Amino acid sequence: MFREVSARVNVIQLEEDILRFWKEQRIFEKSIEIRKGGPLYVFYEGPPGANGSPGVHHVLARLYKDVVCRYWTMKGYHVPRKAGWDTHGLPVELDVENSLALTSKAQIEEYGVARFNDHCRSTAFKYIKEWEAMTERLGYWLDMEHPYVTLDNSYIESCWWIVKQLWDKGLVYQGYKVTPHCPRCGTSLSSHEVALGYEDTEDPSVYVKFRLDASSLERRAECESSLLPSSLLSKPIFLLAWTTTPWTLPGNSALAVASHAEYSVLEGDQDYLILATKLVDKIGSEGYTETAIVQGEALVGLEYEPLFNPHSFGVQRLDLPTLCAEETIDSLTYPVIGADFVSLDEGTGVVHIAPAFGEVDFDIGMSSGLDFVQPVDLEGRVIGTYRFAGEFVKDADPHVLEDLKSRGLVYRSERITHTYPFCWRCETPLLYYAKPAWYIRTTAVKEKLISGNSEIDWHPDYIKHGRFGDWLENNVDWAFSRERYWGTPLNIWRCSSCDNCECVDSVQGLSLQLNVSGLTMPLDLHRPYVDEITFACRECGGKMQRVPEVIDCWFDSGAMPLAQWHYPFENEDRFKQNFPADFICEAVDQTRGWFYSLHAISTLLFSRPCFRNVICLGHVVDARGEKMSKSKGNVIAPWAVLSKHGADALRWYMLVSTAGEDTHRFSTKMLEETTRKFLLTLWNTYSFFTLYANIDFGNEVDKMGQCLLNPHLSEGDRTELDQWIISELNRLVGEVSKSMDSYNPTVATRRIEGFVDILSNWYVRRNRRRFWKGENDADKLAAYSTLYQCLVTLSRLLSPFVPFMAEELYQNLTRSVNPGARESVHLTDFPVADEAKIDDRLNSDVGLAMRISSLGRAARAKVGIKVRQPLGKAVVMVEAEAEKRALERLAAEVIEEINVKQFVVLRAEEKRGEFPSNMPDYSLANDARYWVAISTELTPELIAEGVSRELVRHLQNMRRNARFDITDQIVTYYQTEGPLLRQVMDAFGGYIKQETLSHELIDSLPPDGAYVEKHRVLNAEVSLAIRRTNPR
RNA sequence: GGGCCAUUAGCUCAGUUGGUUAGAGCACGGUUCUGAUAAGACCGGGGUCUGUGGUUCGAGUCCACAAUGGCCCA
Repeated sequence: MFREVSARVNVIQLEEDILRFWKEQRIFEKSIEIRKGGPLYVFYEGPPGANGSPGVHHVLARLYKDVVCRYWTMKGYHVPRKAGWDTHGLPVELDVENSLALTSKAQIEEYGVARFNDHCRSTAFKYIKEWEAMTERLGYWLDMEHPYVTLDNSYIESCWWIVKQLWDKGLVYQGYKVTPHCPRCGTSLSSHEVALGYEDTEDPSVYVKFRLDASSLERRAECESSLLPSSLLSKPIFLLAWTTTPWTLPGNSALAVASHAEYSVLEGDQDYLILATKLVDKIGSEGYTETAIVQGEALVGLEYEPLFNPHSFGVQRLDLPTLCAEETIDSLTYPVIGADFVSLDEGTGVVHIAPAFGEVDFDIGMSSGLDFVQPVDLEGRVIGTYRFAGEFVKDADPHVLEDLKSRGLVYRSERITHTYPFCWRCETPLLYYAKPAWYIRTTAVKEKLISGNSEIDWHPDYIKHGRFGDWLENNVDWAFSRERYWGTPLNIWRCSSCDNCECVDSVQGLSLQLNVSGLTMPLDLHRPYVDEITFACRECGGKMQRVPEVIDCWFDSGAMPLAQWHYPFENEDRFKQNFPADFICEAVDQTRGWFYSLHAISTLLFSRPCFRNVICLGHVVDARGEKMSKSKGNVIAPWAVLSKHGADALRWYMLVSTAGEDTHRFSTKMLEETTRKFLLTLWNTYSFFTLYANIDFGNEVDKMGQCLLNPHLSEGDRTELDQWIISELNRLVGEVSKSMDSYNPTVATRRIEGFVDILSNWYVRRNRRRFWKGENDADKLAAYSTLYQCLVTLSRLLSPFVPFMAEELYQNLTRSVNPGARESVHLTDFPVADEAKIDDRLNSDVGLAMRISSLGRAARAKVGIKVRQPLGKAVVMVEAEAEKRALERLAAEVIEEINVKQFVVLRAEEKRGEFPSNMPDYSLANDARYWVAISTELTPELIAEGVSRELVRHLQNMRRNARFDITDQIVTYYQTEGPLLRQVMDAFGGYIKQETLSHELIDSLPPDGAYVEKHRVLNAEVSLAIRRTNPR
């Protein structure tokens, strides 16, 4: 006997019981062990940081990872799932800074790096219990007992080894990186921090004149005379550039123009001005007249005189990209270059370039070999011997302007309001500042990065050539050092005497150095302990000290394919077996994060991509489409949802409602709706089945198993609808497999939802009678075995998506009758479609019967005749002969659905004269293809039959109201004044008795204790009473 | 400022290679069916498929531009 299934399900209790079962029986571990002989399917867990509480937006990626891994496991693959935790980086440091009320690097160092990092170490796991609990309750199967942790010495050592490999290949170098820098805090800010601090502010808006060098014009005139009119040589010519940061002008070393734009040459009394034609009107040109128009191209290659020759003010001029000091030149000139970023919407179309003060400027400085001039120190003060030297840059602005005005180099000067980033901690304006940083030369393998990407299957596919492909096309070297404390220390030691640098690949590598000191046990490879390790320089014998930086935490996570195994120091074969990954999955913001760091490290080391398939998920936002954030207070804690609605409801809702890559709107209301629509419908179908199966098979477990597992059915015992639902089932299995093979759980779950709908609302509804009829014949057995097969197949099909519900179905429907079955549904194989059972024609035929039934009901509704009331005839008009034949075969179904006695199908060309399109006794309904006409004529016989059905309905409701059991036998009493009703009782007594399980219909007063209701039928009062006759 | 994605009913979403009258669910109003169902069926109101051009015999679908929103990067 099946365990009784209540129509009202307590999902929370059910899921908790199942969690306990999985844990006690170690089902997850078994699901991996039993697949050990199978092909390996490699999954990499992108490590979350556990320094914050998990939100419902963290559930999505965990869910998708789980679904895919469970699916491939059931397909026979061996899918180990090692957990991982990301423990380093700025988020942890900021958390600790806040809790210790530290606001600058100076304060951290004063507090002590050792104590600071101790706090970081514990903060990194602040919410790990919550993460683990959420993971388990969600049903995300992951080996959390053996996670990789980025702060472990072994993990760090693997990172060191990787850096050393790159170092040996000449791919690590020290260069300059332009970063947003807070001059007060003395530190760079991450882009995330910068985003916190944008504010409107008022700044100077200055149009500055740069004098073109006459000799470069002459040279140009000689070889390409036509480009600039030679008459211009009579007066000085100025290029007009715009800036809001005059203090950057001493760092200027180029002007950029748009090659394809037109530039106007304006003539004034004293001079000529050149600026973009499009912007002349906007800026104003009083006192000047246009004398010529030239292409930007013609300006490229000209040279101009700097506003401030750095050599005159004691400032160095460095060459890019080598950063070597250039010789002192008194008659210095800088070039005009072409650049595609020059805006023609604001400014002058001539852009002032200062490589020391802007990322774009620096990049173009590197690629064009410009000069690098840095006239400002890290505290934001102007250096050198300028008139404004020693001032803070913002304070220097007016003095720079005065200086230029006195030399007649300012065309116009005003003030504007615009947004500018400020330090979110101290509100000091940020300076974009080129600072030394360590780089990995990823550009050296750019082509490999791109060709490797072509081997990766992206889901959705447009990321491949879009967001990720573009990112690779625009690859720049990876600045992977951070001037911070809590991270993998950069394993480069530098000689304090001769600047010789050495990269050390391991702890052993350190111990083998000369005169090592500071390598003390217990070993902690973090700062500040690692900073104390020194050794002798092999070049000069000087003292080798570690450089102060730590490594970008994205490097940590990108190193996980190796570092999770402590490769190459241990586990060589495990690493090799588990590389590359078959599957990874994270949200879309990881394209430039983890997806890139994995791909880059793998390409740099092994010249091959790191993963074959990647799902790139959209973000989870609230019900109104707004991003979840602590400040808005709209973050939904997963725990609240899990403990109220259960994991399956949350899982199904997230999978089915929105395609993975789209933005997921999270609404509890929609979650509840999805639950009602799908999980409860499925549950009730399951409950229906067990209810009747228990009635029919009682305690005969053997017989039940026999009947359901190996039904003795001969050809023809299965009805057309049985064959249809089996055909739909197999089609479903095929579609779900196909969707999952292409990493699309949303399509898979939507298909399943569609199947459960037709299973419940067409198959079961149309076949109910076969389950509750008296005799146990082959027809009944066919119905049972068909529905059983659907439910049992569904349990396996559903198990990657809703593992709890699937387990419940499996345990009760399969395990109970088949003790030899596997212990859990998650140890079974994924169903395989039986193609031979798929009958596309039958599927569409039944679909047609459904459609015609709908139209029939619509035709009845038009004239207000209840479906309960039988009618004489329905005439249907279809277009194709095949449709006609299909409907004739399925006529019995349609006849019952629309309750008519006679059913005629015509093809369009047969309709003449026969189709009752305008007859008053018919009601019509149609859609684009089909017409249905229903006879509305009511004969006394039809009316009487309708009344009998109404009486049955009343009696059934009474049985329910009286809380009788489905199988209870009764006696029915009735009293009525209407002779018609008495006739109905006589004529349809047999039918009424059969439907209501009545032994007798007695025309008399009911005995005491009978359940009584009065109803009006056919305008007559009828008193009905029922009494149970079987003992309880 | 650049890139990617989205925009279809009040809300959440489908809509295959361009082809009859653009579909579901929720919500609302009405009717109905039912001894599995918190469900189902039928009718109704509710759509200039974001806008403007273009390609085509024909565009929700293809192309261009624009607007709005989201994300990533400046």
